[in-house]
Amino acid sequence: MPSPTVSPPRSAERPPASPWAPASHREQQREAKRNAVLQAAAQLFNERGFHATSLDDIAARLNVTKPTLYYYVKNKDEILLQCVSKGLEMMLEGIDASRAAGGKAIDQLMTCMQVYARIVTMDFGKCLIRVGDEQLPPESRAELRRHKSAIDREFRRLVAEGVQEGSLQPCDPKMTAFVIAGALSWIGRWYQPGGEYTAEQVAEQCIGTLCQGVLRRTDGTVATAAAPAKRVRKVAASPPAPRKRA
Amino acid sequence: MPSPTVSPPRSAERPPASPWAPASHREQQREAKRNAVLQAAAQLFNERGFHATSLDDIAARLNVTKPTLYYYVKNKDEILLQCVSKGLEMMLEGIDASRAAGGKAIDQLMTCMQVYARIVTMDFGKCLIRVGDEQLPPESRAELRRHKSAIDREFRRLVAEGVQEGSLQPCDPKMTAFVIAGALSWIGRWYQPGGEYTAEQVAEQCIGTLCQGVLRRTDGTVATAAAPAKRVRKVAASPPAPRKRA
DNA sequence: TAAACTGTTTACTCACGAGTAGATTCTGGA
DNA sequence: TCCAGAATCTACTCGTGAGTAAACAGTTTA
Repeated sequence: MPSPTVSPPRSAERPPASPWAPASHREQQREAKRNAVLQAAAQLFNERGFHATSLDDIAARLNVTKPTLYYYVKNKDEILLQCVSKGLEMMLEGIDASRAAGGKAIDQLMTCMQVYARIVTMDFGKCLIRVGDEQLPPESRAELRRHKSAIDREFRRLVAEGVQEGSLQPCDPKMTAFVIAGALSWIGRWYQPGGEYTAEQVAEQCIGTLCQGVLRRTDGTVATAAAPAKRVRKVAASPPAPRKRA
Repeated sequence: MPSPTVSPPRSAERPPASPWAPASHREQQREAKRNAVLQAAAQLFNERGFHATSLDDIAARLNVTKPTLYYYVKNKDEILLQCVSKGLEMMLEGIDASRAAGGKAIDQLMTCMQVYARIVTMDFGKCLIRVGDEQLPPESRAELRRHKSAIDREFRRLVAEGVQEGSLQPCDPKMTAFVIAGALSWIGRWYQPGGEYTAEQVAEQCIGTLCQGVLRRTDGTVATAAAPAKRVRKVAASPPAPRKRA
């Protein structure tokens, strides 16, 4: 990769549009507006479903008209794909971060669960789990599925390792991963910000229940590894910084 | 209400169409066909989503043409409503049965979980949890939500009682009910008959994980009340017999 | 065998929503 | 102050899918 040269003279014959040149105000604006389109779309998709949301609906929410949307996105399918991708992006980032942080499998698993629970309460995360991938055209759908199953694989791997290292109950990692994903995804179905609990509290309680199980134990023992509520380095909160990956 | 008279002569002037008269062959046929319509619709809704499924699709799967469907149902919304209602019907029936069976709260809860897990693997059950209620017209939606929250309430009640009687971990029943419903509903999202496990095995494993939790316990103790796998009287398997309820 | 009803089809209507062409307004530089 | 490009709008096209009218075929009853 060529090292960034000194910032090029602003008034070059052809503005070089180099990626290293500071993004112009225009470009920033454009990007911000594009994001607003996606955000509004994600919200509406979550409220009404993909097919039940028209581009006019989205445009109306942004106080513009339909053709304006086409200035920022290619078509409706692309909007959905982008929304879902943003959700995935956050997930993958959080998972990568938790892996990078290292530690025992169980610790990484806890972090992943926190990340997962947090993201499904956000617009793009909700979109990811609410809007079925069957809505997408075949190619995008295949890509989406690949990414989703990457997440699933990571959960299974962590569960399997957790069992190995003795911190998790012996189990079928596949099933356990599904139980975890199910319980946490469900949050995105009922959680409304401004309710009885904050998103963090919900995450903590759900994860706690998943870890401890619902049955009362005869003795006073609680459980092995670091309690569920163990605060983890806040990771992948919201704005998905560009990440490279195959 | 007039008491049922002796079964009326088959060749009365006006065939009385009394509900006590044995259903004619025609009526049976008609009912069977209507059910086939709903079943096919449910399957397609689950595969493609409600809006992405056209009435022509449904008709094609049944080897008839669209107008034929209108001979059996009022419109597309009604189809969805009926599918979802059938799913709800099964749920409510199962729950009623488990309550009627009596016993400790934890036993009833186990039964309910089994019923729930079983039903979400079936066409109408899947429909209930996959197809968002936001697709329905306001009135039906409200009714649907009422019924759904009745199920939720029952789960919360059982959890609360279970805590009372000491068989469940102290917890917020609302949250725990959500975790249970989430993990079990999720089954309906990934389970495909003919896979590695049967629906029963899946249910058993998931319920087991929910009960015991994923964390390994330091001592050998397992848990209090009757193990998760405890076979319960098979209840509300499939065909929802007509049930009366407000 | 005719009348009456049941079930199914062909051949439409009509609304709605995705997507586009081309005109128009706004804005940042020279 | 003017211009070029950016951004947005008005006014369309066109396909699809819900729902319907009316004809036709099949079956039962008199």
